[in-house]
Amino acid sequence: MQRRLQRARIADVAREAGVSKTAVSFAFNTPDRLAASTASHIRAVADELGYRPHPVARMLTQRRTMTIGVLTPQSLAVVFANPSFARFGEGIAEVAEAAGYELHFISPRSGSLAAAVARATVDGVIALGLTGDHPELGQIRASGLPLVLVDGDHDAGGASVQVDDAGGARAAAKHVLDLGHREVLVVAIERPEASLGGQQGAVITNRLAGYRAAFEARGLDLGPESIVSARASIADGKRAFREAWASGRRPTAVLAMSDAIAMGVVEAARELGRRVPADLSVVGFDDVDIAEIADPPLTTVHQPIREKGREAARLLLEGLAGEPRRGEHARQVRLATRLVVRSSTARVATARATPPRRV
Amino acid sequence: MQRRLQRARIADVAREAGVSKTAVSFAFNTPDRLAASTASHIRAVADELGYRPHPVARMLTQRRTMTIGVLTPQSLAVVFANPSFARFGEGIAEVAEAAGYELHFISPRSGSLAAAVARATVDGVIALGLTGDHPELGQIRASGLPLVLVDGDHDAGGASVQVDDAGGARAAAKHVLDLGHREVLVVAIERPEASLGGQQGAVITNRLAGYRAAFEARGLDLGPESIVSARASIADGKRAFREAWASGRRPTAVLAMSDAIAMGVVEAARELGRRVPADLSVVGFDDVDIAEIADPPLTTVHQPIREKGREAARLLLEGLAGEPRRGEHARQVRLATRLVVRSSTARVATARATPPRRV
DNA sequence: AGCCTCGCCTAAACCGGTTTAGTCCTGAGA
DNA sequence: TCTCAGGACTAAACCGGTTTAGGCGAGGCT
Repeated sequence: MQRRLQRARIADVAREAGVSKTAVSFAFNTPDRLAASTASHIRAVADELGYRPHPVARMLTQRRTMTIGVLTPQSLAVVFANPSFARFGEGIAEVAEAAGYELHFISPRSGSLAAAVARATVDGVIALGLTGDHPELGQIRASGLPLVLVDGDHDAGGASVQVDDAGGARAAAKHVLDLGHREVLVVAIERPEASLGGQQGAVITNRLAGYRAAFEARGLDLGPESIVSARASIADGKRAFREAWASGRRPTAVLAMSDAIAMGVVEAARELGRRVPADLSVVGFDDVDIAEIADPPLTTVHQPIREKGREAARLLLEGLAGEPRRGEHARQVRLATRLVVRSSTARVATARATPPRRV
Repeated sequence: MQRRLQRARIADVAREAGVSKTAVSFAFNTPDRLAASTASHIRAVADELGYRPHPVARMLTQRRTMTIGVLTPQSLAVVFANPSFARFGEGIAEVAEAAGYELHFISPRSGSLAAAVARATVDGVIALGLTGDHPELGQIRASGLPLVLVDGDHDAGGASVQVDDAGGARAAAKHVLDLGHREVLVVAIERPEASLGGQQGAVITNRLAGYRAAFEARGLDLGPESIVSARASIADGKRAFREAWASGRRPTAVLAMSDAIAMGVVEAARELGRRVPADLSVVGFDDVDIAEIADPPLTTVHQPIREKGREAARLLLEGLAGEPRRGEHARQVRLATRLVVRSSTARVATARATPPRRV
């Protein structure tokens, strides 16, 4: 029992087997460079000693970790709490695994994303919901780590994956306008606690611009008094609608920037005695799994979250594979959104129970 | 533009700054060992060169990666698709992050978990749903990597976190028996494609044993003809119930081993013209988020998935911190489950529309 | 016999840092 | 004036592997 050593090293195996370190290395990596008998002997000794090549040491010489980092602007606990992130992760995992890569999640360590990135042993990074001018991004770029931006700024110049948030929002707004609604309340995502799945500055701005475009196309206006904010959770969506109601707003339709908010609005409306969609139409955003199962099934803007993950991983792998080919533009992918009409929206009630204009 | 070098090394900075490698290292790690002016000069040069200490090299000398590995028996794409896994990950992340650790997900690389583990640069591993006799576990133990088993075999001897599956299942079965049901169909989780969240051999066995115990406590029997299997998804739960129905079974209650299956059963029952819970009571397992939102809200067995993650992480951190204190038993944690009665179960209809006994 | 090739294996350099064990110099105390 | 402490910095060893460049002996060919 020579259990003094915490762990067997390659030198131990070499000594024990009476060969050189090189031979041991060969036995594990390129056994064909050794006589079959030698190789099996070495492996036997290694097994006996419980030897396993030290992964970190191996990385150091091979200069690749076969790991891709997923950079999240918030703590992982928050990120994992968001169902749409699971879809995104699923997409990344799908293509990363196929290429033999593993996933390493990087979140702000003691507040600093930069510090976390500096310590991360990854070959490349997929950054979620970071605007292009975010200070950490500069550092990552400077260090030469391949990077793909998701739901950030497209102008940033690097590889990026984006979703047509504006188009989706426009379709959602057009839908309720087509149904005759004029008293419309927008529940935006609140910035600071911005839930993941990539809801960050750019995303919110784009969606709002989309809503607005639909209104303007009809010569209507979407004033600040028609916009409230909530964090992307059921509970906070509920709160937001209740407060809007309490302050006298009587919308016939709600455009919510996330499904969770939308479901909160539905709950709040019911508790206030409004039926959905008879008295109030509600449109969500994202089209998470539960949107279809919810009661009533939610009309919402579908965004291909899994595909977003896949695409990001593909882009990163491209960057990893190729030389940093000069002059060639980094690819920027933009994915489409589409409105999915279910049962939470209906034509505005012709006989209005609500007074004309108090919104 | 000396862009020949892919990346600045410590030696480059040292040369450029006219100091030794040691000084550069000090400037980054223990600046107080240097004159303030020297330290800032070195950092300036480093910045200019875009130098960032190579994380892998640093790991090698420090012998810790500050990363914990999460070992999943299936591909990550499959794992992430399971909503309950997100809860589990959330729990792990919560305590791991608080302790400054990052998360690295390890899935079977080209089929071999062992190979994946061998390459993983982690300080310890949380293994999900692996039975104690799984061959990879032996390797991990042999290599001296701290390990926590979740939803595996408790007899295995190492640190482990378990959930009282049997107790929860017993409570579920007792509930439907108390409601007067006697024609009960169990929809178990199918082994091969066993969805994650830790549904593996041990879990299925324990749950089944729990159902059975409740029946036996009443002198009733739960024969193999009352048990069918499905993968843990809505679609497959639907299929399973339809097939059971087609083969002539007419249960008044269904005990499903997962919420997803339960929801599939509900859908199938509706399509067959049965109302839930009037004609058919359904009990799920896990109590995922959507169980509460579903229509009807699902009666199910709650298991503290997030707490399971937290506990696993805590156990691992303990193992990481302490010396491998001899003789001391590894801790084994067991968490409670509890039945949550919602609206998918009801007293059995007194006037039976279904023929007496065809199950 | 002499030369080459080839199979099998090894010594030493290297990956990019950290750490140990000093060296050198300056200023205070005796 | 000499000694000694301690501040500032460095050379070399080390972490644990992989890779390069080659050594050595046996057999084939001429």
